[in-house]
Amino acid sequence: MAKVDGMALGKDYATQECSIARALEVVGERWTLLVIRDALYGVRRYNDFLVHLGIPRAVLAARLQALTAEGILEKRRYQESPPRDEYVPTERAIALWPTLRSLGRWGREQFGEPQLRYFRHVDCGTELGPYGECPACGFVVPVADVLMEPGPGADPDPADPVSRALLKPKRLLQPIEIEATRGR
Amino acid sequence: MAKVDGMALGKDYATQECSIARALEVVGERWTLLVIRDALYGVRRYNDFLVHLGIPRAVLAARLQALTAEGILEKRRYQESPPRDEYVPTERAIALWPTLRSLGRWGREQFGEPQLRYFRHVDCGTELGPYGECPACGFVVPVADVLMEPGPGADPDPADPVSRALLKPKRLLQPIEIEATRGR
DNA sequence: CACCGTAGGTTCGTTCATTGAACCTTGAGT
DNA sequence: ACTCAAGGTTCAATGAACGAACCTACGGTG
Repeated sequence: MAKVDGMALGKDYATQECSIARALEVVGERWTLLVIRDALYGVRRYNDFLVHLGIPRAVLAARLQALTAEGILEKRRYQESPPRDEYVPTERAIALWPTLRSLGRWGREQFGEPQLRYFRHVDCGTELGPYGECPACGFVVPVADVLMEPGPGADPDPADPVSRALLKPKRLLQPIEIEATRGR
Repeated sequence: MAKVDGMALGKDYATQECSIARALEVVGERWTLLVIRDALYGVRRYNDFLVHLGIPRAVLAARLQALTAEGILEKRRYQESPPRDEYVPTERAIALWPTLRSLGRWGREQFGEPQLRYFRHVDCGTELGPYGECPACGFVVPVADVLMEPGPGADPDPADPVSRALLKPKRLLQPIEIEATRGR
């Protein structure tokens, strides 16, 4: 199944001499940026991505593998028996945060959505600016120091456990905690 | 051909409660961000997008129409006879510049490409920072004041006339000028 | 021991989007 | 009368995404 030959990848923006095109070859496919977003939000397990994104299983498996191969996620054994792996964002994924932040802002500002999440500097509580900087402190906040909490537009009782886990304020990169058994 | 019904669009990240997903519904399809990038670089005409991107005609037509419908490009008559239209980036497209800038930087930094283009503050010549700000002046440079010029990695004699037109230093948004007839 | 549940996949037939080549249209130029 | 350029549309073939079903390894329960 390996597509080892030359460079016949299906996603290539072949002749583009441009680092934007280069970036899109890696993260430009459908679902890919949402997988990375979830990883930064603290999602780590196959099943959690699955239910949170509503992505077809085969596509998720393909994306996780590609992202691992590109060094954007790291597959890591978190228990031996039964063997279970989680996917952890690497520096490369973390370096994408300002891009995701500014893309999200664009989406909300241009299409007048209600605010779904706040991102704050955990040290001072100030909401982040357009590219992830703290307006009060005057520097770009390290991703691990970003506090994520639900905004006024967020659904207060979502169906899937991952969305519920993301409702309580938490730092980015911090793994989510799924409630054990829920009585729905 | 109109897909007026409900919302059965093929690109929807249906259940995602997230402005990143919202943004990707609009600009997340293949080629779309590259079309917008070209528009910011000064490309305006159907044929110029076509040769510069190497995109299939049908896909280009579809993307231009969608982007126009979303208010990201504006279709504008630039001559009456024969009737010819150009596609001009709106504020919505311009607002996407920091995102594109940071995406491009990510691509170059993470994958160690040579620098293909410099973006400078036209007032002071300083190269822009990660999200389009001028490190010397301390503010985000208006897109119209960004000077684009080729970097060391750029092909000095590209095949298509659009790439050649993009070789000479110019401001973003400024329409490109194609050399009339070229003797290749 | 038989059975069920869970995590993390793979397989497969259907549907949908992308591709590239060919064709069409309007008006200008010669 | 022909040819050319710009800006498209149409169409058959290919490739990717979808979703349902299936598979595997292990643990726990009765």
